[in-house]
Amino acid sequence: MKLIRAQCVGFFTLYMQTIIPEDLILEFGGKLDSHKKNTAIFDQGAKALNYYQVKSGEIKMVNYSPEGQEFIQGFFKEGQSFGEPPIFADFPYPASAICSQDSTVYKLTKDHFFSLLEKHFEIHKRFNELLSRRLQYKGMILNEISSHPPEHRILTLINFLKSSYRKSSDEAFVVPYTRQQIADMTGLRVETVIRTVRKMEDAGELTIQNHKIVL
Amino acid sequence: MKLIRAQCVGFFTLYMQTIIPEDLILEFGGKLDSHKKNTAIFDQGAKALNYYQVKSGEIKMVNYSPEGQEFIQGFFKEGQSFGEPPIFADFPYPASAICSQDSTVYKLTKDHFFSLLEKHFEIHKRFNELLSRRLQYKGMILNEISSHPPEHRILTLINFLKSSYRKSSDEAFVVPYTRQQIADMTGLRVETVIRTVRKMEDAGELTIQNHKIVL
DNA sequence: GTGTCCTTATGATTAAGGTCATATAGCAGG
DNA sequence: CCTGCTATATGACCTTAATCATAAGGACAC
Repeated sequence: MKLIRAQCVGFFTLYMQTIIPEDLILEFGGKLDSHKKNTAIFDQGAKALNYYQVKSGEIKMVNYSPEGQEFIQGFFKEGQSFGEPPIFADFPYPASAICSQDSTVYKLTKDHFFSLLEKHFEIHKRFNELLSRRLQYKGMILNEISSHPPEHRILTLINFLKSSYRKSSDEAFVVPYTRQQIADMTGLRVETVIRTVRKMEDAGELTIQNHKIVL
Repeated sequence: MKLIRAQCVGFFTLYMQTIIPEDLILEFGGKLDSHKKNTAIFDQGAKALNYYQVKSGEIKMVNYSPEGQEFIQGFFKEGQSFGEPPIFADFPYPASAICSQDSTVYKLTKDHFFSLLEKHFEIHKRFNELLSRRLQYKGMILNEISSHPPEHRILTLINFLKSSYRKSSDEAFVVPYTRQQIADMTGLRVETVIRTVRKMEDAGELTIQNHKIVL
């Protein structure tokens, strides 16, 4: 049986439910745009003017160091919004939004977004929850990167990802990211992730099925 | 002239304004508790039952690794709230709240907190902004820890702290944290912070005035 | 005043992960 | 069916910050 990448399955947790229903976005003047893989939707340092929500594809929020080193703040998929904190608190984008796949993305001007929130309290409330969960994720990774060795970091990340997908916890989870992406999310190098994952397989902490990490 | 620690000055940015006015907290059934230095207000892993807001003193949100290594997620002072994300998104506390000074803290049950929010939209909205700023901070530190050397991390942290205090940017900023605390916020060891800060003084990037870091 | 603890300070040594080099397998597109 | 490109893989070497040790200055409690 061929393995199917988890990201293709389409089961999402509450966290990953569509944050604003599509018809509502359109009703308030939203537009749907197509973006090619590896193009930017906005760049770090730019002024935040719009609300964005993914219809299809995958967006990564990323920081680039002068030496070309990449740090991935997060991935955003179908139904998820991204780049709202700079709108809520009025600061420039602290990272760039890059399409890691061909994607279609709803775009709503800041003004229209706020009037939508004003009329839909339950959605406004959902953003509180959403931001809180992102803080949970970032705090977790922060703690991992600052105090734990590669093996622990990777395992914590994978377990968090696994629990973010609505599969029964005993079902196998096929990690939908490459070694490089895991490295860029955990502050490690590809080689370290590759080596560590092999070691973890030997230790029986996970399995590798035709190169994909399964837990 | 004797230097005064910035935290004693009492000037705060928007970010640091009192989030819920004290009379409103009391009106909705809030209680004020005193806590001795180094005692815990809640522990990592516990269920989130209350809203907390500092009246005086200083609280740190902290993770402890099994090896005793400490990572400080943030400091919270007069007027600031802490520990809300687990209330908004319903998950256990991801870190412990420890008094780094003798403190007095308002406490409001989750239910009362939500009914307060329901009746005061403008405060509800402020939490959106607050959470967004915390994400900004965490994202920044995350990027620093994952991709930048000690010198850069420390400078970025200090500059962020400086801009968080409402002083004219040309005025000298006396960093209100010890080398140990800076280490615990940036994922470094005390010795590394001490050495790096000395080097930075030599390089003219900051000054040290009777052991305090001034920028 | 004095003892204790915290903070700053500095040197020597070490280990962990980064860097560099190189190779192969898999997949995507013409 | 090739041709590239990306992802995985592995070894050798090196750099950086952690670790360990030690000391002195300052703050505070008794």
